[in-house]
Amino acid sequence: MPTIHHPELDTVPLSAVLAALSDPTRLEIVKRLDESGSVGCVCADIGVDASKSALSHHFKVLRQAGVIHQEPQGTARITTLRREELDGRFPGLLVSVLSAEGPV
Amino acid sequence: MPTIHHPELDTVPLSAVLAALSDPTRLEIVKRLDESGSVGCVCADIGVDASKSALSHHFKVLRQAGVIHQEPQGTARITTLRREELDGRFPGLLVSVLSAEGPV
DNA sequence: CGCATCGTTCAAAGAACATTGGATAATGCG
DNA sequence: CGCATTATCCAATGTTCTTTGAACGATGCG
Repeated sequence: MPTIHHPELDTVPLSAVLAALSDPTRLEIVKRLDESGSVGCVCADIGVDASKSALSHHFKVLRQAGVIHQEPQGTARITTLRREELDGRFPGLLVSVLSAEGPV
Repeated sequence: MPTIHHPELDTVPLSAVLAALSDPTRLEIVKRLDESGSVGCVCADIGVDASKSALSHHFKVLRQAGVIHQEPQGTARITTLRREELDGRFPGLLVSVLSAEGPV
């Protein structure tokens, strides 16, 4: 398995982050990761209704947008939010998205 | 010309707003509108490099996402940001987007 | 009225995106 | 080793988005 690539947040365009977060499935993934805290999540156990391939795709999009971090652990991958880094690059963005009320 | 429809912000999904803002052209439009303040902008004078039709399309997307308000004035339309309303529905979101540094 | 201005609408084309199913790779356990 | 688990990759399909150019509609001015 090739090393997982995580982009420098300084190089990530704002539009890429917004695009990554603009999909309801991915928004739900991010919310689950937020609830899981620093413990992180195994992709398969995220509890989002989507096929294995679709999930893999969405995680890839989120990773390339600098939203999440993935660490191999056994056959699984522990996924966490890049909270502090994101908040450094886009202050207030993640919090406003995570705390939004109403329809997703 | 039919009355321009502006959605109630409570009914606008977060993902719709993020999708509207995730396009670089539309992000630039929003930034110009922010600079114009409460005075507003005439679409054609927005100074964004896009065709008339493309601009109309982008304004429509932004309007349907509740991001902008348009008011007929003569043959033109005065466009303004729905700042306060947006900040009520998604506290901190617009500010974080508008004040973001780095690549768009 | 005649005409220019500003914007919307329509159809068409191309690009980008989401989803699926099957194949593949890597790890850990018995 | 053989097998289950976890996740990625690939090709294919269908959908959505973006853009263009042409046609149309509404408004205001002379």
